[in-house]
Amino acid sequence: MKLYNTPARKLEEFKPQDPSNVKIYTCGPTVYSTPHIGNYAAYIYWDLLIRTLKANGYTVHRVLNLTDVGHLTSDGDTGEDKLEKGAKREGKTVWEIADSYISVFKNGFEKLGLIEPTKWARATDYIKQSEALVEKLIDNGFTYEISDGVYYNTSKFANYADFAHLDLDNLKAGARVAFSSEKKNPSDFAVWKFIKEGEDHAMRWDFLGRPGYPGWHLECSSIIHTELQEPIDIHTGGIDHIPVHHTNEIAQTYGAYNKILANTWLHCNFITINGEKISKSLGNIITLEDLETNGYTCADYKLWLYQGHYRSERNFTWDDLAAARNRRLSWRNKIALIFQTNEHVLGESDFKAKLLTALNDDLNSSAAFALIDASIEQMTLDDWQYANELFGLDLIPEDITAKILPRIKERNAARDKKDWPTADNIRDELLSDNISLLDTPNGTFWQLTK
RNA sequence: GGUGCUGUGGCGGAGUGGUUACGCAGCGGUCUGCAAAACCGCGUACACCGGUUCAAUUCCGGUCGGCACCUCCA
Repeated sequence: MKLYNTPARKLEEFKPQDPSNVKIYTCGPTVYSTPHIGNYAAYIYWDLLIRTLKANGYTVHRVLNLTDVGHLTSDGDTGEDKLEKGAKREGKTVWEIADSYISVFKNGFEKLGLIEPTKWARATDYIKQSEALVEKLIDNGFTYEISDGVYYNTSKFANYADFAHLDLDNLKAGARVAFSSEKKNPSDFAVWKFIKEGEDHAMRWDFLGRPGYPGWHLECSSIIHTELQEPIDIHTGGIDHIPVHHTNEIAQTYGAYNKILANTWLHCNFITINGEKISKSLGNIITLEDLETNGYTCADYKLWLYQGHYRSERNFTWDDLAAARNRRLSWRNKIALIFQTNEHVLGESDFKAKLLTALNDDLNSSAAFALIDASIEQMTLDDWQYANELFGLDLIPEDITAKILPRIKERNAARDKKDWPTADNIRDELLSDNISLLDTPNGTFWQLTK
């Protein structure tokens, strides 16, 4: 299995440390608002990774975190805590906000048919471990304290810039990065933030003799240390996390434990909508509910995503989603035909091996789909089930042949008598249940219209 | 400004130094009571300019364009 490893910037043969078990950490969402389809794209891509690993015979131990504290509205360690912001917006407590958006996220996860992680890890459940990590960093001399918190001194980590190939000198000169004048280096980041007297911050913990809360990057390092033990085999996240978040995770783990955090780093690209980034300010946010309102399923969306590659930026349009929906429908109708003809139910082929080979090439789902279409006339039900297992696209329709057959017989009897109104009535009735009939020289078959 | 990605037929989208995926849409045909579907057939695309090569869409250099991240974000 080959995967594109971000720091090496090339495809590498994937070899987990334990040949049978893969340790994976996935950077999860900050739970302060309803996720849009772009947010879910990452988890849909990584779901294919998990399924492909399993198809290769690995067991997967995967942790997915839920950020419910400390993620500020700016990476410059200024700005509001996102949870606090969400709480103000909705007139709830931060804990209520976290709970409610965790459940929104998990619902979406389930709706999309994504395989649940071995463990959901909520940042606030790891405060003690995070504090321990900060203490380690302090003891090891990687931090300094300024008025608003404890900061990681990135100049203490010689390889800080390597992961993201950062140009630190330029960053220093760069006008785009506003930073606290007390910071020693522009890239230094807070591992622990202090809450000032009178400051409104509902989530707070007494640590270092005063109230405060963890820096955003801290949770990933401490959760990995607690649940998986570094180095892990694969760390996944969005492309946006390369320069700051993942770079800082690596730095923390190095500073505290003198360990490498992960051997393979996978990053997925973003999707845009009609050529523009997805953002609240542009007002172009599309949610899973919006997909359904417009007559699409989550599976249609997943198929659309998998038509491209996780490292490519994808541009979402409704027209392209319609194309994906049509492709999926024609696949499902192929399977429906297998139910009715008993053709293709037996027979050996190398389809499954080829499909897995395609995915083992850095999750080339697009090539895998092409293989399906090229093999479609020979595919057995077993082949389809394998493909469905790999992609989780809800491809196998309910076999309603037994239910429909009497109606088909009835209609064909009417047709024999040239009783067209009766025949057409039956056809129309079925059509209103989204079933169309396919009249062929070999007989009449049912198909789905959606 | 820095970093990275990218430019493939109407749209989407793989891939490859020579045989030129695949899907959607479209067109033609077969079939059909009608309709639909299905099936068969059809597109000769790789931004531009140079270079390397027997041969480049594929390698190298340049030009032009698009995008993303460095702000919040997957």
